[in-house]
Amino acid sequence: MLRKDSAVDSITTKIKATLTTTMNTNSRDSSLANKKNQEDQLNSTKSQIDEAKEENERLKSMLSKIMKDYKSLQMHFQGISQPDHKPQNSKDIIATSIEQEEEVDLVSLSLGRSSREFKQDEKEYDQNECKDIKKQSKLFDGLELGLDCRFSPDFTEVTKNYDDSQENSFEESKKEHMISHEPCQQNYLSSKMARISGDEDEDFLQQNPQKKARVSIKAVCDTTTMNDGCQWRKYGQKIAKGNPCPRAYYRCTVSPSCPVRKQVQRCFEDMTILITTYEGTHNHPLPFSANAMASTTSAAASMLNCTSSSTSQQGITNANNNNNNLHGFNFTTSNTNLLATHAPKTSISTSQTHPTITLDFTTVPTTTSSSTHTFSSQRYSSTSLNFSTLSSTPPSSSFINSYTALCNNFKSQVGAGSYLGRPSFYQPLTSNNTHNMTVEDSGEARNSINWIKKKYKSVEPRI
DNA sequence: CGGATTTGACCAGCGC
DNA sequence: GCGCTGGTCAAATCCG
Repeated sequence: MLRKDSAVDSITTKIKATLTTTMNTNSRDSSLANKKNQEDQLNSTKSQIDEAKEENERLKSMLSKIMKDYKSLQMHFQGISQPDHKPQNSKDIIATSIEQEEEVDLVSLSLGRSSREFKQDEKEYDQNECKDIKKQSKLFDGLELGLDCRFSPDFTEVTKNYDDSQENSFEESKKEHMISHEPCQQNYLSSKMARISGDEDEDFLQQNPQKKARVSIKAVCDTTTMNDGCQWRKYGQKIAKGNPCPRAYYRCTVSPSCPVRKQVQRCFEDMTILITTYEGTHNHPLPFSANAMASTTSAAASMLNCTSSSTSQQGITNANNNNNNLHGFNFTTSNTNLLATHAPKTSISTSQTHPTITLDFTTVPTTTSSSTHTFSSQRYSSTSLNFSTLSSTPPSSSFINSYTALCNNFKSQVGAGSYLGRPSFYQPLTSNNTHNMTVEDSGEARNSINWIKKKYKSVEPRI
């Protein structure tokens, strides 16, 4: 682009020289032939300038796009590697949002959470029919009651070394970066972090024995696994208790060192529903087709982190995935319009080992103006807050930010007017997307509900 | 023949 | 300590 600017300058200089020459020439020789020739030159030069300007604009837009992509990747990288300071409350979020208004829109691809994502979410609010977030977020300031997403210094200390457990060269290459940037991903509160030094950290781990966050997606899908854009290799299969349908275990093969796993299992009650559970964070750039799912799971995991981090230190009882048994809370107040217009049915469970958020894409979500977005949270101990009375205890602004990001991602996935039971990861297989096919997509099982039913009808529990 | 899948074995965590 | 369960490994098998 700079080269083009200099090209324009040189052309301008050329024009001036031509005009000077013209004037001089006119003073000495005013023949019509020369004039016409010079006018042609002038026109030619002008057209060259116009072309250069147009190309300059094109290059600018290209550069802008490249920078946007670069920042997206950079944020993905930093999302893995640093636990940036998170805004303490909605005022901080608003303040940082205002400060960062010049930032381009970024999409995080990690299942973790950084403060930049919060800023991004805040901006997405502004850009997605939620212009009044700042005004309405002020309402939460006096109502948050400790539900905000706050990470204690202990937690930050705990998380800063999680990448040490990543036994791969990719992580080693980032170590220098790690020194100054601490990761802030609750996803990696795994047992591997037990080797973190410091009594306070050990105490924290004992009090918060949570492991990687998981994002579970329920969707109608008649293939054996959703085509989410990533490449997966099946490494195991098991029949879990309570569901005769075998659970398949996959690991990401885009990068040999990628720690991401996913579990795929059919819903026993409805064989058309596929339950896909993602765990971990990709440590590599994702294919474009995988971004939608990754950003959705990222937002979902962010929601999970917000709730789990705010409640984990207040004592969490065992998980309960049954929505009927959960303390549900509904966004039925005026705050409802903060949320996006479409959302999957969302439930959160924080098991002792794996906090999990479930996105149910199998039910048609309702719209904002006339309906309710329903959250379900885990059952809290008697000492924790009861979410069932929303009017007195609304969700934190950071939680809502995360949820809105989730909704927006969902909207971008399913698109307006699409069949909400089949989001975009239900993709027909074509020769063009072969590189994104999962291992099972290429097998005999593709696109065959009958095959699935026939297959699982014969499955007998080994128990 | 190489890569992917299958499947029994093994291990760790958890509850009793 | 024991059994149950979820998760992973790795040898065997399959398939293009």
